[in-house]
Amino acid sequence: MTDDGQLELVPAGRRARPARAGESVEPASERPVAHLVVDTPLAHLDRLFDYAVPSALDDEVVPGCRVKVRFAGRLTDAFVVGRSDDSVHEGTLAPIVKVISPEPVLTPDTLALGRAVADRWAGTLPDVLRLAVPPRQARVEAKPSVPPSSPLSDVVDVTWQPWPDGPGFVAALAAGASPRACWSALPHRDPARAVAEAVLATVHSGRGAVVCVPDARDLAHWDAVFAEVLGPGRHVLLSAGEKPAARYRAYLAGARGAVPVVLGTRSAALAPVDRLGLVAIWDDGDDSYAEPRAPYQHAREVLLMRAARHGAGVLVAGFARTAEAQSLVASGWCADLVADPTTRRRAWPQVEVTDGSVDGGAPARLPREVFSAVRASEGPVLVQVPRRGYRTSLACQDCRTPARCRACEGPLVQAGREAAVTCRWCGTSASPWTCGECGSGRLRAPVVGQLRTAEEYAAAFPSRTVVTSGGTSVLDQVEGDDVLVLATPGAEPRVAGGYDVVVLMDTWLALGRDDVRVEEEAHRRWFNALALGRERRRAVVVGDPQGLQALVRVDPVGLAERELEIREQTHLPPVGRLAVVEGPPEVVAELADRTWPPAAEVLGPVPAPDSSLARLVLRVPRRDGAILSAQLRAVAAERSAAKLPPLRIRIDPHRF
DNA sequence: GTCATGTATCAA
DNA sequence: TGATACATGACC
Repeated sequence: MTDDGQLELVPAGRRARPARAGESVEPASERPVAHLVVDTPLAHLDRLFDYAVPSALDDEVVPGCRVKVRFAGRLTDAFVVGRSDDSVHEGTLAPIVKVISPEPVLTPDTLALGRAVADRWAGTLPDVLRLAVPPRQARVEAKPSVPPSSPLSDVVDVTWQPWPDGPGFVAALAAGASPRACWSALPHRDPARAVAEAVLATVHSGRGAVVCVPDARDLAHWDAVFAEVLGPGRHVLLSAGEKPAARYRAYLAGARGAVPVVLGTRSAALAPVDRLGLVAIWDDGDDSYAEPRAPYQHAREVLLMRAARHGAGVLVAGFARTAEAQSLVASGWCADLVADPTTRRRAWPQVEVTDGSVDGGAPARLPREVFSAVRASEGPVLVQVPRRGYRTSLACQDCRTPARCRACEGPLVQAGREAAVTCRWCGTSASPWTCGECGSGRLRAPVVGQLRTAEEYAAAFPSRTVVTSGGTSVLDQVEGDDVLVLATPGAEPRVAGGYDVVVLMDTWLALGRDDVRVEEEAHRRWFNALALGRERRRAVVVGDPQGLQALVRVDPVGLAERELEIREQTHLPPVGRLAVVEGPPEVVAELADRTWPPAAEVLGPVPAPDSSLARLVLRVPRRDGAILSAQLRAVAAERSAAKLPPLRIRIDPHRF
């Protein structure tokens, strides 16, 4: 076409900008308009932009592919989400500069999910897509994804036998139904195998599955079990730990629909899978499921959103149970997949609690019961020791109930010995403080003690091989009947056949942490450690028997029920919806005065720890969650349009 | 980053 | 009045 032809595209009354070199391009004859998600960090530009499809790129500009465009003067990456005949945009359309690759990496499902995730967590679509779609690897793309060729093995449910409703759950998946359940796993029945069996059943029904595990350590084990149960090539691994090429290869296999199962860490929750039939998550209380980058979404919630959108089955699994999982059971959305009490009691170790008294001939600082239990044991021993450096909160000196703010139930802190007691969320002063449970006026700040050194244990148990796991050196597996492992929570190594004795040291330290989820989080780590014990063997817990009933009875569901009640009373997630906004004090102060949903509680602002920023907490009933997120998105858009630095907005953060 | 548009400023 | 300069805001 001539230059005159180009000018005809310009609406009357507008002067055509002189075309830059190479910009004068003929538009495609069919559907010359492409709708794009442009990769910009600016919240007010979180919408689609239309560009002209040059005829030379006609074949390659397909929905889902990556392109380069000139956006606000600079070359920018973008995803094509569709093409059409015309645009609602008034002005001239800039052309797509080039197609990075015609590979449709952004599937329609991922686009819709990304939009929903951005909306719910008050973030932007490009932020989510940057997390969801791994960087391109041209070499990987050139090769076709290989679908599995081995015959699919028959549906099995052997691992599910101890759970009365387990085989039914698997059978329903195999039949193409979409059952939803929260599952209380038991020691000695490999959860990876049980989940793999559920996934196999799903694949039998012609559908796919997404399975999330907390970290790379779990991934290696689950990968091996999945390979065994599903057969070769039926699943791919997707985690940040994989090399870029492997990660992109796995992603493409899912996006192309070549492989039905994606297994991975939190980022896998966003991975494309064709005909989704099941989402599963193991140990959903692990905080590695909380994405540390904007928009700070949580893998469990993402998976639940996907299941709801696609009518897929759900398996929220763990030795422990979160209040979030329990709320799914309480609402009836998920079934409660538990073993009968007898089976449960038999599977877990026998838990005895000791107050930690050190008299009676035991070596210094080693509780007598621990000393005798380890001495009497004939197999591997696990000693879980709390990590140092917890930020601790105040509790009643007399009844040990955590001290909470009367106004908002937030944790109380005291800056110095003579300083006022204030709430860390809303800043309300609580001085003079009295305990709501027992009326005492005495506060205590739990003091974090020194970790017992490995040398002390080695001296106390000369016949043992003492090893440590935690911090920067985490052991995956240990061997030998004489091994004694000192591990921090979450770093416990596996041992073939399980530990003969499990010791949980100084449990009060974990309970003194300054966090809403102290009880849930501490119990999760204790249950996970107990699960490594041999069947019906011993566990010794050092702590106050009063607060450890759920642990003694190994009753994760009971604990979750109690925890959920507390969340109801305190309007915390999952019952309420919380937003935590951080920014410069004057900006946050202005936000506090805005009009929020009528039922909203505005807590703060208070100074954010370790920074000069201020923090505002907004708490609304769950039904107002979407409105709150939309309002916060509008605030973000307002600021980015005014070229102001972004605020940090987190919805239902796991910790803050 | 860059472009279009709006508003201020000044010489003719 | 019109040319020019500079600020603004949108970004296709």
